[in-house]
Amino acid sequence: MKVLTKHTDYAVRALISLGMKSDSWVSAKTVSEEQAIPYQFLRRILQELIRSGLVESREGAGGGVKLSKNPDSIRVKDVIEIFQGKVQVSECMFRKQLCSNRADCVLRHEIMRIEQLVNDEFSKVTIGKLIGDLEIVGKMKQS
Amino acid sequence: MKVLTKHTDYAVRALISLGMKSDSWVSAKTVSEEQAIPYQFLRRILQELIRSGLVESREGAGGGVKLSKNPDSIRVKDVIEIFQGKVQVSECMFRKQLCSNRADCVLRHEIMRIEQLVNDEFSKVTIGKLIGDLEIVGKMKQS
DNA sequence: GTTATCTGATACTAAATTAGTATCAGATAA
DNA sequence: TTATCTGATACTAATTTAGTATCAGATAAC
Repeated sequence: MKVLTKHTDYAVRALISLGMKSDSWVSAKTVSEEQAIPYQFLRRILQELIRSGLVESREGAGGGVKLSKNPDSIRVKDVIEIFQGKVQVSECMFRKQLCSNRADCVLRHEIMRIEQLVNDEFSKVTIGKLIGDLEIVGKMKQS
Repeated sequence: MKVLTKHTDYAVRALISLGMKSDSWVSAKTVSEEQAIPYQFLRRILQELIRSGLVESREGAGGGVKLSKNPDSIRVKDVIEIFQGKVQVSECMFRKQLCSNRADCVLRHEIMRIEQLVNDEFSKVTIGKLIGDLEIVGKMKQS
């Protein structure tokens, strides 16, 4: 059971890269090399992030992308939802008329609780927080 | 982001069915009809549950399957692990030598916390508990 | 004003996972 | 001996995930 796909994983790493160089345009090529993410794949991920409003871009030489929000206001939950959709359990939830366990689906009930929990947790984790954690690790390594 | 696959979903429902008729052999056909699960698919799921020791079987006419454990000791977590493997985040955890974020992968750190949380929650939910919930719902409907 | 460096848009392929089907051998009870 | 079961296993189809390729157009530097 894999929680995060490559899309989400790469997106979060890219956002961290951008967040650490806020207010300067960074090319997809640079991020791709820094984070060891396949270039063309990353390009598409960035375009998705742009469409979603987390990132803005400038075309042409010297252009690139940068965060369009404060890193602290970008939640990992948002990134997951962009690439993997909302956390859900299984299909039966959405085809209530078909599912034999519909209203009284006890498993569903239990799982919605867990779903909520996961959502809350991923909401607490922001790009800003991850950058902060990274910097702490960096300082520990220096000493 | 779909948490449970059909395998797990069907398996849990089948286990509930069996748990409600404990100590009698129930055929895959019966479960299949009761829970509206494709017969051949269910057969394979049951075989997997048998291999894992949650269920035992008897061949031949009048045979079938039944739980080989107390419903209270079968956790949804176990079922998930049989069909979807352990809850994990993303690949980088397993290829430490390849992942550029290895030891200091901050996302990984956050996620392992959430992983633990999900595991704990799914460990609390047992087939016995689900059956109990179902019975409560049943009583509410009667009145 | 030409060229190198960028993104925008989009089409495509490959691999892996998930979901479901089919078949035949053999056990068992009626 | 026959109908009803599971054991084992091979197969296919659909969907999702991962990754590649291409071309048009914007921009800055020279």
